[in-house]
Amino acid sequence: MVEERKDADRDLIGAWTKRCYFAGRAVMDSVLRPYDLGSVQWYVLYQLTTVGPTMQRDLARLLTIERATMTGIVATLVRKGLVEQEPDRIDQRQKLLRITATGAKLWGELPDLSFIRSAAFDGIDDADIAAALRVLQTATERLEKLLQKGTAS
Amino acid sequence: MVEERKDADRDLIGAWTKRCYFAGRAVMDSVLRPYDLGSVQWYVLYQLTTVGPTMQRDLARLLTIERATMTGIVATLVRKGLVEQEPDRIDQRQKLLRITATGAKLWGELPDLSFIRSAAFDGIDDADIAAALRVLQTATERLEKLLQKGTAS
DNA sequence: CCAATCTTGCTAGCTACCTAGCAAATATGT
DNA sequence: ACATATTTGCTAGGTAGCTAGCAAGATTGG
Repeated sequence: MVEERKDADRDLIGAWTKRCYFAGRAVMDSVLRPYDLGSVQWYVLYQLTTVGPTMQRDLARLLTIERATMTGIVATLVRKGLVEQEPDRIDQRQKLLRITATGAKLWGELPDLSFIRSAAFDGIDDADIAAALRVLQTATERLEKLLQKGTAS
Repeated sequence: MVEERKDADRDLIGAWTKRCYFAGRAVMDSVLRPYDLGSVQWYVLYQLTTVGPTMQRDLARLLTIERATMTGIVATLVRKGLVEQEPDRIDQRQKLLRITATGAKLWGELPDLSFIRSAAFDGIDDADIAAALRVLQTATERLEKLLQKGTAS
């Protein structure tokens, strides 16, 4: 019956991975809602503030999202006047993203979000956290490899 | 420096949770694409096939998604002729969902998806899986509680 | 030097998640 | 009995992800 529990764990882990991801995003979204920002929009502002102007394609790679997804997020931020998008002088295909004065001002008003990570993980056993990370990384790596093979055919 | 790694783990785990969730869904989506089905549409058919006709609101609870999200998914399946939606005789607000003959036929043609779970988790240490599940459940529970408080205010 | 091939960002169209607010049906309290 | 919840599913509008296919710019190989 211990064997059964181990199988059950493997059934459950996918569902809890999803639920945990959405719970975290929901908290983040609810904090950002008064500022009319989504969670990925927040991350773009974070990058442009703390690291500086960044190529759009590099940002897509950092966030491991598709170029087409990035296009939409950048368009929203440009529409709101928080970010500027400018073709690179050398390579005209690439767009350089830069935070605007309005964007910098908004960033200054945003609350610190680190309490979310603390709320989720503080007090949990370090070894458990490390094990969870190993499981998630291994599973992700295998799934991404599987997807490549499937797409290549 | 071990302390630093422990902090770093807590920073990374959120990102990997997201990435793992999306990798799993991407594999599922790529297998279902030839059948013109999404992953949640698959789960609805699974439920209606293996358990039988189900109330729409119960299905939303099972999948822990909002009623409004369910509305859209059911509408898609009804449009494709795979699912029937019928008001309950006793409580006219509720809709009973039932698979159609077309839906049952399609279900019979679908490949078995259990290889995805195997690919992701087979061979990983049972204790690590159990630890990962503990971490995800604990974090989710805390985040959902945090959200309730935030929303209540 | 120019043809073929990448790379980048775009549009179009899809899935799947959310909140807010509505209308209809049911349940509850006095 | 009837006014007041509550529940259910809907619409409208927004975020965040995807694929497919295009056009323009950059790179590479003969």
